[in-house]
Amino acid sequence: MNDELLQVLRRPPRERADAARNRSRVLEAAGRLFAEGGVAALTVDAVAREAGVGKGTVFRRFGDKSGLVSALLDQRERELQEAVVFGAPPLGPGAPPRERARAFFDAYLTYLADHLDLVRLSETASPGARFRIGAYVFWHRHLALLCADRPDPDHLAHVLLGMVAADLNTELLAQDMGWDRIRAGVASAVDRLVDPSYSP
Amino acid sequence: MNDELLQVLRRPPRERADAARNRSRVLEAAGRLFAEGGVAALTVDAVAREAGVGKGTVFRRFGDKSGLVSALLDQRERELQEAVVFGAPPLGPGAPPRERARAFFDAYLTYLADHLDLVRLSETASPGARFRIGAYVFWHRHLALLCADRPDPDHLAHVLLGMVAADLNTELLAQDMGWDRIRAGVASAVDRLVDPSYSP
DNA sequence: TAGACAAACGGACTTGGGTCCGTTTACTCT
DNA sequence: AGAGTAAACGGACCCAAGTCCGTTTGTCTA
Repeated sequence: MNDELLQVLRRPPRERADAARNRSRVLEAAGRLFAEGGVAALTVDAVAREAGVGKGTVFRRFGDKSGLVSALLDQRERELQEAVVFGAPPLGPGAPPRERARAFFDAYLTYLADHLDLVRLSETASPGARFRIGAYVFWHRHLALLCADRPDPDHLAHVLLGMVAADLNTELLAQDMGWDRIRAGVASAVDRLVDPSYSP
Repeated sequence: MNDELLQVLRRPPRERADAARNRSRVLEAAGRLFAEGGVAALTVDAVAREAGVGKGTVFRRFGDKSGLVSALLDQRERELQEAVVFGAPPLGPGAPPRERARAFFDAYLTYLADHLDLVRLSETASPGARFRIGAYVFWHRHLALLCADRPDPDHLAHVLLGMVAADLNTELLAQDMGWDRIRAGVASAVDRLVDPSYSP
């Protein structure tokens, strides 16, 4: 096995220049359209037109609409992810699980409140889209680790994340439940679910 | 205010004969198509064609696709609802809240396992459809009553129902989590969330 | 720098949910 | 029975997501 072959195996061929250019053009166009007209303005056709590319290009770059919107949100979400992995406690490592979980949900709800429409779009663009998003998998792992001493951390983590589904919270807001009340409800459930010995 | 006016106020004008006939024709057609080809065969156009009615008729009768599928599920779900309201404990009235809640989730998971595809279709046909379905509202009230002594029964009931969202459970099955494991996870969460004094 | 090839391109096309509106039909009241 | 009316009808139409495939373009090698 020669070096060349090894190299090929190692490096996934890097993105062509035009592809990279179009990726950012599309993202910028999407950002612009959303800023002007909200989620209603975010149709794939409109984004493609605004970006000056064909519609096929958008789908090749981002897979589907959900992928496009997730990419738009990527930056913000990445910051939260880094804070969880490298940041100070209680969000970052060091604090006891229940407190880390609470800190996470608190931070995530802030993020959700700031971007509810986009997150909802990315989660409901197609059935099951929510679970395919990279960030979901990441949060799921994080929570499962925090629940490691519970009977089924894997299932429990899914249940916990269910509380911050964009669709659910859109509904709660529509029913006049404010973010403060949602925060309190989530916090209380987190306490009871994450910490086996908790009972206030 | 005369009698006639009172009567008009009281009785919502009953369904016209042709309307009723078409309602059942459409439901039968939908049932047939689903039996033959599963959810993939359940397009509104196909249902309308099979029923021998226009597409507009389907939408007038059922509102949207989600409504049509909910109507298909109605029978089964009604049985469960009756068991909850009039049946024997622990599903029906009489047992302590935690046990009623457990019995409900157990029964609902059976129902879900039997009709997962259809329930998923009805819940994800459009964003937020889940919360607009009559049954959702019913279950929500039931659970909120069972949690009456918790700080925020309304929010908590939504969280509990999140655990049996068809979309989530489809994903769990796809990840090789079986119904037995799902049942256990749900039961454990119900215990901890519904009963303030529970800690096994 | 030429030529080969994979990758990217783009827009016509397909599919499916949902709307619209001119026409038809079941009921009601006399 | 016959006229009036509200409701129901149906299919053409619209919109938006996602696919397909013939064409173009960047990149790598000689």
